[in-house]
Amino acid sequence: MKVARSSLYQQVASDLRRAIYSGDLGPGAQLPTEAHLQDKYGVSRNTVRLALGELVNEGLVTRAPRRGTVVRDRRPLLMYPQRELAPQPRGEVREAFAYAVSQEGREPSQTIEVQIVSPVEEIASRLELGDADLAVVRRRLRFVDGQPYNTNDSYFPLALVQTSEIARPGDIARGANRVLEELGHKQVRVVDDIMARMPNQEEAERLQLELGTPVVVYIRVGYDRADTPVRVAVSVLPADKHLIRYELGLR
Amino acid sequence: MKVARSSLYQQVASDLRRAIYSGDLGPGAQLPTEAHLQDKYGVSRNTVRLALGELVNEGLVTRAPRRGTVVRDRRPLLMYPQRELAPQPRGEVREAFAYAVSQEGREPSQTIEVQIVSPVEEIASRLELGDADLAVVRRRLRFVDGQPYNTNDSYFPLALVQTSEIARPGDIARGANRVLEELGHKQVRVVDDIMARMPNQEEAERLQLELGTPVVVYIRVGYDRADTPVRVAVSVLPADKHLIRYELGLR
DNA sequence: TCGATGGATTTGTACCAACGAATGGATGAT
DNA sequence: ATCATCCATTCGTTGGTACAAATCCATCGA
Repeated sequence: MKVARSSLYQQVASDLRRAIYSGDLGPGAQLPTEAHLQDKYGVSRNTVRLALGELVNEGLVTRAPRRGTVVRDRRPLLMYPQRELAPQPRGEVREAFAYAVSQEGREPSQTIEVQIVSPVEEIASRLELGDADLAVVRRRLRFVDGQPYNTNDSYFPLALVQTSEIARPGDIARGANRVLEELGHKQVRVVDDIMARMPNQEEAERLQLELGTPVVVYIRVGYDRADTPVRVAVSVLPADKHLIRYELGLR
Repeated sequence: MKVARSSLYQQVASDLRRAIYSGDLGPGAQLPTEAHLQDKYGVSRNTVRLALGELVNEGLVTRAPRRGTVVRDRRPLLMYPQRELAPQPRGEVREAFAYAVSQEGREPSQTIEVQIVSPVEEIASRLELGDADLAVVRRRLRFVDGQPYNTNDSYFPLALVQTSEIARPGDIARGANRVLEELGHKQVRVVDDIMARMPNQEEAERLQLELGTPVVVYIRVGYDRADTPVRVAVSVLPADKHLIRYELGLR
């Protein structure tokens, strides 16, 4: 059943990959131990590990000592970036993330850290800030059922928000967007940039990512009626847990 | 300058990573050879290769015999999914992709393969087709300046399009959307799903992906005025070459 | 001058060996 | 019965060696 590929380890990887994609090895299923695979294919342990390493990098399996190599189960949670700007349901005082997650019967939580920073170029240019201008950043690490889920760092021009609760530590139950609104800078237009890449070390640790999990980087710039950028939100979303959905109507 | 990490190869990887992120090693820069790194860090070649393997998997570098290990340069091309549905500029007869690419002064091209298939469940359910219903699929592999760029497989209900040129092989200069329009099934609403993952073998080959490059999978379902799904487009976009942008106005 | 050839360099694949680290499960003590 | 401890198993890391494959570059020949 083997395919004649270029190298031994790729043959082994390819064989196992097929078993996974075909469903012979479903989520949670144990792969044979390294020793077993050595025997089965008549190759060295290094070669087996090279093959398994491929699967890990493709996000198909996880390894741990003694637990062995198991097929990963990845089902994303749906995310509607549009709804974050839409009015919340009547009487709903929580912000969009908490609301969306609890809608799915799961338990949202988050940590918040508020800082005043001199933003990096990428942020500064989107906020149309000068070199000397400062920004307030609210760094959030969000959890679902206690597991790290994503990060969301929102930047606001300091000049705009320094008197508001956005610049003060702590939760804003009704959401920062509503505070901006109260400050007379309601967002009327947003630009969303979406890209994907492999996470860096810091992201991998913070989000407890398994190897082979890419992240989607999601940057939203919000503009007020005067077309001034008032918020830049950078979200880092582990790809295995997120599905982003847009619904567009045409006029 | 080393950070005390858990293992030797991670120390080496971390060291090199920092050099890349800091810009000491810019795009195109050569990393030291494996032999040189062995000496420098006093570790075995296995360890050096493990470290370099990490960087490859993170999409930071590429390796080739004799050419050495070099820092990758990745700059994405901007993509506006919304514009594919907006009317093309006056007199523009090309479809959205060709137009967008040529706007950037680059040369678009594509191959097309048309088939009638029994779609897999994922497609069938989105097209609201029964088990026996067939679909026309137009599989496109797109190139920019001769390099593979992305794939776009568009599915149409056979019953809807079998008399039109959509079901026949070959290019449709004015785009399939216009043909749908002429058939009385103009799309008035679309739902876009966006997710990311590591590519499978087939995708990696077809798109000539370097190791460590995730793909963004982009699925658009288009609905006509009767809210019947008339088109499902599945795009596979190499993450290092694509940036997706949405612009949303609020009413 | 240009092209073919061949050697040297650098990464790719594969093997072996050894010990460390983590953990599931059995064993034993309370 | 419950909990702590220990052991065997399995993956993690690191060292070593050897040869293959690809390619740059210098040399040689037409």
